[in-house]
Amino acid sequence: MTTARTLDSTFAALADPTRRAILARLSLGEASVNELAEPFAMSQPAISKHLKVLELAGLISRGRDAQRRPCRIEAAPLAQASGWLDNYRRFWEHSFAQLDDLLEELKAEQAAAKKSTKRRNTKGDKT
Amino acid sequence: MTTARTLDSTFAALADPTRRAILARLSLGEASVNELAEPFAMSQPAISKHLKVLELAGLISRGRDAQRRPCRIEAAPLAQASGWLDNYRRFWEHSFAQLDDLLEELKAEQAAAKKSTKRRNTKGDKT
DNA sequence: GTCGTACATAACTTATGGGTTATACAACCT
DNA sequence: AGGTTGTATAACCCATAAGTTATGTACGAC
Repeated sequence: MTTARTLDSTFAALADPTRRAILARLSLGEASVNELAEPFAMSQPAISKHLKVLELAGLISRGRDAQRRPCRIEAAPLAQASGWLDNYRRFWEHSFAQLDDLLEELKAEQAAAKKSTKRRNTKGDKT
Repeated sequence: MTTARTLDSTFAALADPTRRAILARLSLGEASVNELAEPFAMSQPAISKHLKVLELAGLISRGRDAQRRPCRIEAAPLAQASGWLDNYRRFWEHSFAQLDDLLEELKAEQAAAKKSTKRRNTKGDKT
């Protein structure tokens, strides 16, 4: 229902490398805002903004520890995004690069018909 | 290497519901621009812009059939995005309610590097 | 060549995003 | 109370995104 909106904000949040790096950091455990900001050549308010984006997307939650607002990762939207992508898994799961090659080959065969019965044998041809 | 940039453009492309709907349509097979535009209350140039975004992100490719430019889905960036999300799979695959415990467990394991023979003992695992 | 169709591009508007600096707020310390 | 640390908010700048309408271009039909 609100799935679409969630995917919107989830993917939008994940589109920024700083925010992905923050998530990567948080995957190692909770961290405060300053800890999260430290690796970046960017002001603290900029990080706070990124954290707000992540929080609004439901990708992190925040606690309280004295003055600190420790952040921790919240995986539910990631699971949802992953689930969405799974709808397309069949498009790459049977070796995508080779499918492309196969298509090229077929076109070449159609065009020139000079590659008669050659079969592809590169690797891992499933099915 | 250019993985980060690819993820940027992939997630950014997926953040728009119109573009996700276009991909959903293309998962059923090739379609022309007009065919893709038809379901939306939006001008044709707007759709063309969305298609350009998808194309630049590598999510679609286009052929030629007379005046038509049939679009087809290209799954490689989707696979990459899915792979990225897989890094976080452990955060949702063992029941959200126990996420906290899981984190504690992981931290404890990292700190002590003690690989006990115990399998996912959800509570009271602190020794 | 001329016309119609399918699509792309241009030019423009408005909204949003990501960054800045300066300042305010909140919680602890003494 | 006053100072320090940690974080949030405000006000602003600039770039880009998403839409519009109008126009241009590529191709096939006649």
